Amino acid sequence: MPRRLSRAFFKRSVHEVAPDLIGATLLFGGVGGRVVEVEAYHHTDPAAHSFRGPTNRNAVMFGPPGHAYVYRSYGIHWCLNFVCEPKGSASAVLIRALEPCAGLPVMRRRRGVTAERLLCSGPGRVCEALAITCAANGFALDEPPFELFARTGAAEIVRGPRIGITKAADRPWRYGLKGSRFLSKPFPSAA
DNA sequence: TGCCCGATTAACT
DNA sequence: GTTAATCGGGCAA
Repeated sequence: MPRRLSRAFFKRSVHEVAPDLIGATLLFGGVGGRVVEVEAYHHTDPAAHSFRGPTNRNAVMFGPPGHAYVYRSYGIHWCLNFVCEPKGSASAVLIRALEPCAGLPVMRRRRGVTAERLLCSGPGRVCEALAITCAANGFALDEPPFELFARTGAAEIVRGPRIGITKAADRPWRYGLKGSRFLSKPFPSAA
């Protein structure tokens, strides 16, 4: 039986939490899968929403770790983040892709596609498949409807530049499960 | 108040 | 490869 992730799991640097999340299991209302891709956002990072200080939107990032920060992207999609580090450091990990494990029929209906590969490979897709919206903003990650389980066994982790941003785009703070078919984009081949 | 832009996706050519 | 969809934050006026 996998170990449940406690709130304390997130009370560390995003650069420790992010790779540790790869292979963990994320469920929302019983629907979800294994985390195969994340990105770290540190408050000193120009690409982070918290970089310019607290606002209505990013208020959760400035709160305690172990909570969900959900924001609207491009006016259309929702993106899910996990708040990390001691309270007030305003750093978070973006969940970019899952390997679907639980509730596949529900996810197919919500996404309007049947291909397993396309259900959760992308931050907007993850939220649509799991029905995560701003209503989940600020939810604790160790309480329903969230359920998080630690990775069992070892995982081969790859690292690379982040995707879809223009500021500090070269920081290699994207983490993925090596060889997974469910990544939103392939990582640059290991040199 | 108004304008520009973004941690995206899918449907085009 | 290109582009539309669509909303809230940040910045200028």
